[in-house]
Amino acid sequence: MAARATLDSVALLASVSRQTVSNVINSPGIVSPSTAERVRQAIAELGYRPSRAARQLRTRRSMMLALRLEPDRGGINGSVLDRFLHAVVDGAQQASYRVVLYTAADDAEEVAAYDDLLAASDLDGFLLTSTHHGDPRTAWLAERQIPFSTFGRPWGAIEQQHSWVDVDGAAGSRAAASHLLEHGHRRIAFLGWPAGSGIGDDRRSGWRQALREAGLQVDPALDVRVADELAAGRDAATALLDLPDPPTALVCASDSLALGAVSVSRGRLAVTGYDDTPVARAVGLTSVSQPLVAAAEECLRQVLDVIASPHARLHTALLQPTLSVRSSTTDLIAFPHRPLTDTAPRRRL
Amino acid sequence: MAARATLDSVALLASVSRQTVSNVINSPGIVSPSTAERVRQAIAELGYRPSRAARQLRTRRSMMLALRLEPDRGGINGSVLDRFLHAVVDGAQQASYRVVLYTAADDAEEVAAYDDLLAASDLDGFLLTSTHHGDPRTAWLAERQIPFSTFGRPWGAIEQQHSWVDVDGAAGSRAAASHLLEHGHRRIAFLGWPAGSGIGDDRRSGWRQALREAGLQVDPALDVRVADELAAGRDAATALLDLPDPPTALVCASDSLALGAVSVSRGRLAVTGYDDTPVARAVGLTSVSQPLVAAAEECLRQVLDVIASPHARLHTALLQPTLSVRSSTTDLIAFPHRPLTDTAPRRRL
DNA sequence: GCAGCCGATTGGATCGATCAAATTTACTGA
DNA sequence: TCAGTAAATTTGATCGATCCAATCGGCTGC
Repeated sequence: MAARATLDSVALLASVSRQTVSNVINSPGIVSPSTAERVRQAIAELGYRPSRAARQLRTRRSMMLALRLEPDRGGINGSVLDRFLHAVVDGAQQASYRVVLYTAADDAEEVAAYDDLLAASDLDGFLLTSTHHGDPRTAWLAERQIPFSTFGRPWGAIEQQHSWVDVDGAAGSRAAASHLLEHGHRRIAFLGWPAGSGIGDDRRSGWRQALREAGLQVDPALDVRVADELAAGRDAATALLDLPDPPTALVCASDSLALGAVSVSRGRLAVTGYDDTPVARAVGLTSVSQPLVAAAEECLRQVLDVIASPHARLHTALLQPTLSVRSSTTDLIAFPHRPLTDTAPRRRL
Repeated sequence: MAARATLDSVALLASVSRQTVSNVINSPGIVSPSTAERVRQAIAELGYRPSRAARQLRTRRSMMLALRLEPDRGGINGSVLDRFLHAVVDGAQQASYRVVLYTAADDAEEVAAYDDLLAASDLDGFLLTSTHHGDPRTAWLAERQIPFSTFGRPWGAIEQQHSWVDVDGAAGSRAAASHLLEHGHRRIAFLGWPAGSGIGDDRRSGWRQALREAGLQVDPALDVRVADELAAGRDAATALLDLPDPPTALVCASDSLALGAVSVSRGRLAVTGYDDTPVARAVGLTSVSQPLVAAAEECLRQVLDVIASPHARLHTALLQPTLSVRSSTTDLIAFPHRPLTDTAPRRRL
């Protein structure tokens, strides 16, 4: 195998100096067209690629971003961050950045990991996911002026000053509820997580909002809070159906819960899920779909922005989800309350 | 913020030379205990961490491994590689290696990506997943003597010379079939993918083997091949149940297929899945569980071995899966063929 | 007393790029 | 013609570590 090509070897072949070759690569404007062309040929001929290590040593830019790999929670929602990750890696690649992964069991360990990741003067920026109330990570990074952006808004009382992207969770469940309202449902329940989780509360509020806008009362008995597990969804749905005045539709805060509910509803409940996971697609569950690729691209753009100009104005973005309508809400058997005029209970529009 | 500590600044504080500090870190044996201690204190005091870039420039070791992020196939099996990835990152971290991700749409693009990843003289090794017949990647890497190891055996006719780890797929479906035999089933079908996929054929062979060992004929009508989708599983199971002499149990090559089958079986089929995905756990599907953490650790160990001693003997490992028994095979309603003596069709042992 | 040796420590060169400043070239205008 | 200037190109220093060869100090043995 031939020895690695370096700036010097290219320079020799093109009969120019090291620096000129460097300029062709980094500041093409200041090199005369004819020499530039000659240098480019030499580069091609030798298959030259600048050494990242050497470049990093001088410029103090590693062209690497760090992203934490979430611990596997054993849920079926894992694919959400998976798709996000995929889009981030894809985008980073195009910007000739690389994505380095790390794991950490909890926030404290994660902050310790930063130390490790940064101490080597490595890593130009961080992408954080799953922000939550009182997240210590953002404060730590912001304090040290380390470029980062989060997928998830700052949920804390004091709005941390940093760039973030998030998906409008309230809009998602409002869309789900509206969809159900359009289909004639009037008693619509919400199945979510215990209060305190920013995301969960946000999603619940959208359901409330949709009902209010439709001029309906919010029945507290139809606002259920359980752990995010399929079994919990199954039990909760059973309990709802056993009510004296049961709901005909159910908006869920996750696909796990929704699947649990579907498995016991036997057509007595129109169910919507959240996150549009592969399973939802496979079993025909209507679900709120987050624009993950767009979120990843925006998040990436933000970190790169901060890296490029650390003191520029911070950006934030709240993206709108869409509803993937499937049979779990369109193939209903009956509408006890306020039936529609057309006999077939299909989607109206 | 104080300026970054370097070898020189530590040396100054400890009143020794650069090289001695370096020796304390890299060859502790040759430094006298007293100076070593003094140097260690200085390192701690300044919070010194060697610069990866500088070290890499000199040693030509990046301490980074590359792993391809599989394109999202929209299946529910994504979590398998997810768990593998997690374990790899975890292990690499402990060996002070880092994992860099990249994406590629197909093999050709992936080989092109190698060029990109390696040209920068970066990346000490590769971890490949999803090897398959005629995989061009392993040949490319082996030819260039680039350290790598694969999760997935070399399926090609000519056994490529490289390290690999794999899980014994035949053993997995044999275990599933044996489990069903133990429960009294005698007509056991197999639902897998079209011939040609190494993994699929391997899993099918285990089912065959189990039946033969039990002295049973393999009925070709019970060997079904369809695409790996939930809907396909549903249709195939329906067709099986419509046979004049339907099976009472079904071994599936994936959880997707198994879930499809379960959704139409209504207790007429004992079903086993493959990969023990979160969904399988959630819905109580008996499934073959791959030792992913062990596989990841072994795979990692192998690459690191090759990096450390490139010409040492290559290692390979075939790991044994286990069966996660759940209600889909234990809560059966009836055994048309050869009923067991005890009335409750529970697991015997 | 001194050559010989070994373990501990040091100084200079180097990896491959960029930065900063100096130099050469090309062209303009008095 | 030649100083003046802008554009193009080159030279030397540098980033922070390791490699390699040289040096230092202490000890043995003749």
